[in-house]
Amino acid sequence: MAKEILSSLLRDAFSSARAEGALSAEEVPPIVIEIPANEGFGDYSSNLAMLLAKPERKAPFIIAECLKKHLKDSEGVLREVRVEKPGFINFYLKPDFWASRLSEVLADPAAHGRSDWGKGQKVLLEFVSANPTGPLHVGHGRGAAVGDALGRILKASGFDVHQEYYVNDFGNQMNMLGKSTYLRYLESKGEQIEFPEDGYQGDYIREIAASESYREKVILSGEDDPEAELQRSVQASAAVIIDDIRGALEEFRVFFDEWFSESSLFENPDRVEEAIRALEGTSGIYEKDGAKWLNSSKYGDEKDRVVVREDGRPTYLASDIAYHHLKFQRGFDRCINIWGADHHGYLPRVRASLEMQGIDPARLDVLFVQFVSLRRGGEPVQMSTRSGQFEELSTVVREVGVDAARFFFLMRSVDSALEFDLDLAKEQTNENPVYYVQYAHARTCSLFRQAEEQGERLDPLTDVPAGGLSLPEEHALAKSILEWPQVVRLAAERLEPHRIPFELMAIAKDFHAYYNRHRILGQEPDVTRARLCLVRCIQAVLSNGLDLLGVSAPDRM
RNA sequence: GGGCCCGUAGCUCAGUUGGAUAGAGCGGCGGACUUCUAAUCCGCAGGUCGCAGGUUCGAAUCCUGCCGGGCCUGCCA
Repeated sequence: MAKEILSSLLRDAFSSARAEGALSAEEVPPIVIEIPANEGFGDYSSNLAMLLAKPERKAPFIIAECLKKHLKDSEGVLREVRVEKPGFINFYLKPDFWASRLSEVLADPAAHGRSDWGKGQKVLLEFVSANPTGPLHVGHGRGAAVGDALGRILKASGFDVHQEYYVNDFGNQMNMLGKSTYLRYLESKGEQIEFPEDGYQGDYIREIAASESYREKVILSGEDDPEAELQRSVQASAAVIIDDIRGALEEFRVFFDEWFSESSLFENPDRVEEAIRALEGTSGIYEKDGAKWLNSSKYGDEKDRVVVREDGRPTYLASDIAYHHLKFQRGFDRCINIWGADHHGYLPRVRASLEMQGIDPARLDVLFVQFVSLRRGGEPVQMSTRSGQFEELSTVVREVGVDAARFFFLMRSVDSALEFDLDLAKEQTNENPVYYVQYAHARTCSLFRQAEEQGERLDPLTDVPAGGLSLPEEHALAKSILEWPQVVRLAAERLEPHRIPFELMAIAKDFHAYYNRHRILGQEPDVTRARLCLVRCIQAVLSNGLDLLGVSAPDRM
């Protein structure tokens, strides 16, 4: 808001200076307006003069003075403009400016931070997609939180988002799953079994095998056909696990528009076969040693990859190629995947397959989420899907709560490995940043409850009384409030959800400090009213921001 | 060997794509509850931004080379 105004004023100043011959550069460099870290350098600041120094062949300070001279405050927002040391142009805004801009926010507080920046682009957001061979662990939880929050952020930014879970219900691992369960069932019957080393070891396998419904579905009375039983075991085991995954995600407040089954790719129109044939047509696939290879090295991959094995069975990559082609065939403008960092090597080959099809590989973005390491006390906890010792997402969520778990996962850049200490999270429950932010929100609600009891008319809280906001803290808060849409926009543009919690913590901090230092209620009528307007805006940011994270915003705590 | 990510306060991490005096939370120390919720606030301590060069008005940020840590490097999925 403010930045747009100031940059357009600067642009005009440049043109005006150029028209008079005071400046000569061909074009204006991209104008950057920043909020200086130090309040002594004004409300906003620009380095335009420094950027012009080279093309103008003049000292930045001189250029800055020149721009200042040609600056016309057509909007009437400036209190003062100063040129500082190397050549910064610092803007000091009139107090009325904040009031007038906050009034715009008050017109529709729930919409503050929403935009149509995405222009309704159709985005396929695929995340979690954990193999249905065991319960979700905390690593998947991080992906789930990041994906879901990103979905909310993109929707708020005007994208048409479709959230999808890709279910890898095909291939060897499914057979191994069914076999593992079946063997555990036989074992429970007292039979001697030899459990394979690459079988699934977890207790959940025994639980499924011991369940009533497993026996009903798999072990039909009177029959004794191990082969058929094994087949049914695959289906039954996978169904139980997928239900379990879905349940854990719902408990974590993560929902999908679609659960896309990998095996469905092989049905009716065999999408995998289609995709392979299409690539063969573009000579993206060639035969060697009896197998079919993707010519991905030609497109930046380290080497070529097998797509169809010697024995004719397609590899996982074949499914993935077909799946991603289909994504674009389904009409999505853009695809975003959230993958574990251990999958980073797969991107070049998938992108290669897109490029071979004439699809711009830039339309596929992949967010690589670094690992979560779980600690209990000082001890690292082993996490392996097959060891049976992993920590399940649902266990952690029940221990620390959905809000805290989500906030924790989202607080860090996905590029950083995350250390999650369960004992610490439990001990610190009352000190957790999420409570800090939630408490700030509850406080704003409490203020309005009090205000109402004191007979303050809140219904048309739309216009900030002139002169009601004069404190520096209030200007700082107003600045943050007006900056909020930019934060959401940046989070969406750069796919960085962690910006949201950081901004919320900063605003909560400023609000708590303001609240402790100044009374809102019981002041001069215009002052109280203006402050309530400010608080309403803060409340909107906190509430909207928490909503983007999928974290609750309680009215009282 | 090659690829991706990371290295910033005691710990966990931000740092607005190159800006001005380096930031938060937790932990530590010391203060503030007859007053709108103390799940809060105020103050103090704590740093060769892994190391060394380079680029320029200016570098935690960009380039190069090292050092250290994590993860990949299947005709598994």
